[in-house]
Amino acid sequence: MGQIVRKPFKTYHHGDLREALIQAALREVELGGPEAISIKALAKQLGVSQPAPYRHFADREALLEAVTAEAFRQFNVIMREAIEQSSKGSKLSRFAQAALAFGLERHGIYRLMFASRTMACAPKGSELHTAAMETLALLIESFEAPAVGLLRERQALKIWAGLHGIVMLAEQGLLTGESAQISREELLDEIVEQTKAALTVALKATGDKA
Amino acid sequence: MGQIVRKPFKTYHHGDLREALIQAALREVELGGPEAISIKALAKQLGVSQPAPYRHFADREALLEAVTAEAFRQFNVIMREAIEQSSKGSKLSRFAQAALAFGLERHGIYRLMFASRTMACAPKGSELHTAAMETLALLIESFEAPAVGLLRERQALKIWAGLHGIVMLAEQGLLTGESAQISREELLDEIVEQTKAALTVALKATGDKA
DNA sequence: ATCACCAAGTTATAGTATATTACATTATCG
DNA sequence: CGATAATGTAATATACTATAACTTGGTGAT
Repeated sequence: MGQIVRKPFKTYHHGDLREALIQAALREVELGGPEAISIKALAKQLGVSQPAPYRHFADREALLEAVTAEAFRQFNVIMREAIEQSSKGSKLSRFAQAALAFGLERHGIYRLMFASRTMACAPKGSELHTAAMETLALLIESFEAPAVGLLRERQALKIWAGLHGIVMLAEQGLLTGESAQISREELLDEIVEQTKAALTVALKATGDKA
Repeated sequence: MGQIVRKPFKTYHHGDLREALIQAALREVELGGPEAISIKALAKQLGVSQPAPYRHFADREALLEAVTAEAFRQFNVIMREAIEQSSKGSKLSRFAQAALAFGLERHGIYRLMFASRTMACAPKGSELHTAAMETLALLIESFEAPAVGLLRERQALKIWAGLHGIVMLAEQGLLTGESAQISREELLDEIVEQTKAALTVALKATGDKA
């Protein structure tokens, strides 16, 4: 009762259950993180029997994988926009800030993408791992610096680690120093700036040698 | 059958079930992370009935809290040793490397301490939150630099975020760049160095103004 | 047009986990 | 030595994942 019947725009007698499950799961994850999704609860929410979802996903984990893939799709679009909509020289900072905002505001989704068993189990060539590597590629791209072997990648990983650390620690309530509050955004910006500086120094050193 | 009877060194008819549970849980967490511990499995392992643990812990979460507290005790001892056993000027780097090693080698425990619901729910004055703040205090102490308002704390948080990010991303398989492998230890050391440098610069700037 | 087929859904059920209630046992203290 | 509270057990309620066997209804080949 009170359950909206899905428009039958793709599949058989009922609506598109597969897609409905992914969307409903996304909402749940957004609120309570990966561990909040329950096949049973989703089925009930969509007005189907508990085993129905198993027609579309082998198990809970398979559903999570699909949801994670969708989340990455959305995230990478947002990140790409962040880069394209920012002016030269500020792309990296804007990228980092956009990712931080996403990680804090939509932390359930963020955790699904970057701190879940689902991702940890994703093998190296998988769709999920590739999607994550695409995010890293965007980060590297936003550097706006010439690619010099591993150098730029190293700096990117430093920023990624700092960004990820800030998001995760903040959500754990562990980023508050003993004294006053310290802005997460400022902290991240300092990391970005000092890493950019490190890259500049390293590039000069390489150039001097050559 | 095959079950070692605990020495009755503290409590009543059976051994010290409370402590035995914590130790057994620690082992489980070390292997499979926080979500791997099961009250039922632990009870079976220790040769008591399933509901027995509930005499000592209100629920699963309460057990996890106790285990987390024990983990922090051990961790902080290790970190303190790392500081004390290293020579002047290298304390910060050694602290960071020790924490990184712990985070990678004993990742189940690390996650329990720094990336679990248990910690996220720990209120600010709680034993757990205090224990985590003690870790941060050790990190700040290892800076071997004068305390200048929030300045040193900011740098400490940057390093903590970088460290945490490296541990978590590495375990997710997300720290590998597209090309070759990049050493996590080196990456962390670069973060430490560039942050120390940032502190030096900031201190000089403050000194100039004064 | 019809009908066999098969994708997608249902009911029933097994298995596992948390947690509570009521009952049994035993160590300790008055 | 016996009352009592601490500690453990048996039985049970609830919730979730997952599978098996059965049902329904849309689609396409004849």
